[in-house]
Amino acid sequence: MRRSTLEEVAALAGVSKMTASRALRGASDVAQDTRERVQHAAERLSYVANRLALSLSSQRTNLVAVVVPSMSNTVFPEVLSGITTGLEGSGMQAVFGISDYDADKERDIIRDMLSWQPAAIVVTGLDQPEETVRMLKAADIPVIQVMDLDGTPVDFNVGLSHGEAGRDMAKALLAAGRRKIAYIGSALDKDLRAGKRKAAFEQVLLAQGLGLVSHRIGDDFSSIALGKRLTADMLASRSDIDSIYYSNDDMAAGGLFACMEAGIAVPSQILLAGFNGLDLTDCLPALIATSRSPRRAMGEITAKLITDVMANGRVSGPKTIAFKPPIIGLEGAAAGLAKKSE
Amino acid sequence: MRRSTLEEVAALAGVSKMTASRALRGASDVAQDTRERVQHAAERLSYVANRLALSLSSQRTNLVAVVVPSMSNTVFPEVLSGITTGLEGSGMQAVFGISDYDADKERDIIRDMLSWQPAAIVVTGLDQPEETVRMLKAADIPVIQVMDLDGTPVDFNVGLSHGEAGRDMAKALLAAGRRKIAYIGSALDKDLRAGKRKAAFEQVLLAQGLGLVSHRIGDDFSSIALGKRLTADMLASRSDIDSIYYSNDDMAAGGLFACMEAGIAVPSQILLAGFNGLDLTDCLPALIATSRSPRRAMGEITAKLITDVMANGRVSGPKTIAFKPPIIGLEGAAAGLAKKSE
DNA sequence: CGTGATAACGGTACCGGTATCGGTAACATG
DNA sequence: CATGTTACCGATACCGGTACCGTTATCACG
Repeated sequence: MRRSTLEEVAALAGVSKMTASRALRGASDVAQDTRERVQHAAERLSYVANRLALSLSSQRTNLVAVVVPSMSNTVFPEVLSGITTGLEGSGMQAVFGISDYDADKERDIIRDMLSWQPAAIVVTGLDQPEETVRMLKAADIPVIQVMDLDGTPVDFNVGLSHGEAGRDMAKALLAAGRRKIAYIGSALDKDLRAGKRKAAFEQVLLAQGLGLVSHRIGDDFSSIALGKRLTADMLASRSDIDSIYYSNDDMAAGGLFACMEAGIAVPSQILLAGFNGLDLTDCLPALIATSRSPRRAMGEITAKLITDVMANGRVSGPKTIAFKPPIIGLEGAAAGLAKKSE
Repeated sequence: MRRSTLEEVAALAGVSKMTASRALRGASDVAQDTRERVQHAAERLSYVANRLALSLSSQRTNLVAVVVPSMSNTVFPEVLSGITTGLEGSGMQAVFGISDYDADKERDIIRDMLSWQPAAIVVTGLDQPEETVRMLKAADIPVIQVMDLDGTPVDFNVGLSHGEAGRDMAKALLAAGRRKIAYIGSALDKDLRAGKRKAAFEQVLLAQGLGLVSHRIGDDFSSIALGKRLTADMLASRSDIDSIYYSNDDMAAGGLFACMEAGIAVPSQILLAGFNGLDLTDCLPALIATSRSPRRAMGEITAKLITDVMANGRVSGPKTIAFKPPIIGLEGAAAGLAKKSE
């Protein structure tokens, strides 16, 4: 039982390959009963067209390549989910690759993806090394860089400014009266966007003559467990901290659990701030500040951009779509803050 | 600036297509300096081979198709992550599709995936309708059904018995002295595996002459927020419950947060039980019982199975690989339970 | 009845690679 | 010097579809 080909379908229906092809694609120039004969034959052989041949011949594919750094955080799966739903009904199919926050791996995956001649490619962030950028440009297809905004896009760009997010959060914490501010993060050399948030965050503090009073960087990728561990460690070493900025919400949630175990009141005693605005954050037993990033929306907008370009050849709107994540979870911590964080 | 072809590379290197092909693939029968000339030419044109042509010609692909129901839960991304890392270095590339727990969508995605002539296909669960199974069989490639074990596999099967997991948890709760047991779940008609756990769970209770004292099924997919909401609702309606079994850990975590808000002690007053053994569960401020499912391991084993079959043509071991998730988080709740849950 | 239009279908040339076989040059061998 | 061997390389035929153009039959019309 081998895969059947169009030729076999055609033979069974008593027509030529070409007629069978036309019949199955629902093209015109085929008599009604011929079409039915062909369709019937295809069904009997449970014929599935060979997309390799199809795409090679027609010089186009329905593939959208998407490269993300990780799957262990809910953030990227959500973006992917947004892309797939946004692509639905367009006949396009998203295929994903994981780079593990590794630039070399990313280059290899992108090369591999491009070899499938996708109709468009989506990559995370704007910080690809020159070689990767060259490949992307040489591919001669729409390139959409997502999540980040701080940098020079190759082509399209959908994201938010992590620098701005870091600055906003710093201002928000200051506005909430916090001065003894600490930072807890993970593998910043890998997660460049978290690094951008931190750098901008610190910069605002410095402008106020302040610095981070304490500082922990994990050696592992971000997780709730890591956030909890590093926070417990920090709390054990000093007691004057009044707020902690985390690389993201997972870490911050872990921080909250550490505070609860240590009997520290959140947010009154220590204010915790993260990034993303996860479902989890909303449900926690204490208020945590966070910047709510529109993950699904970014995915869906990206998909819409792609279907637009495919349909019209050109895109109508701008090539860069910027989101501004609102800061939430500071309601009780400081009155009058809403205006500023808006 | 169009995509360059092998022919152009060959022309630039002053050799034939065939020689260029051999040189780039690192095959023998190519002189050292010729190889270098070709490689140099390929670099200058930033040549990327066309996998469509490659695969069509060689009649094989490096694609492993993977279809999962969702990305909004961390579970499936973890499995995917496991598959990709397991495939690393094998030259295989995983491509993912999301079915949204919809059998028709799943069929369409599988059909689409198969049209790319993948080397193997991984699908979630064993409950595909007949038509889908026919397609899978007709594809004539290794089919691996993952996550579940309760049913008849098409070919390979890597997973765990959700019936057993449900039964084990029921026994564990009973052994912990709980009798007023409730259930909270979400969209069971879609998530068949959660349904299996619940059915088996209830069956054990019934065998003891017990039934669920309360019962909530959400109309949305599982999430922390949904678990919290349904639990709060349940707690408001009755006060005699001593344990709640949730469809999974997300829901259970939400349940814990609801209990904390209601001032209910967990696990002493109400014991909460979930399924999966997420990172999150380990960090929560109270002990939650759960069955730790080996998501990454299942993914990696699946990948290993595939690379094995590809390498040897035949697989050495059995066609079904069963995992048994241990129950954790009951340490304090009942002494002497460890033996039973082992 | 010749002509042209139209509908339905088939033939052929690709798409960009690889498999396969064969050819040529250089060198060793008897 | 004829012959065999070895190392390289090229020509050709695919892989399974689609694009494009050509062909045939049928029918309306002047």
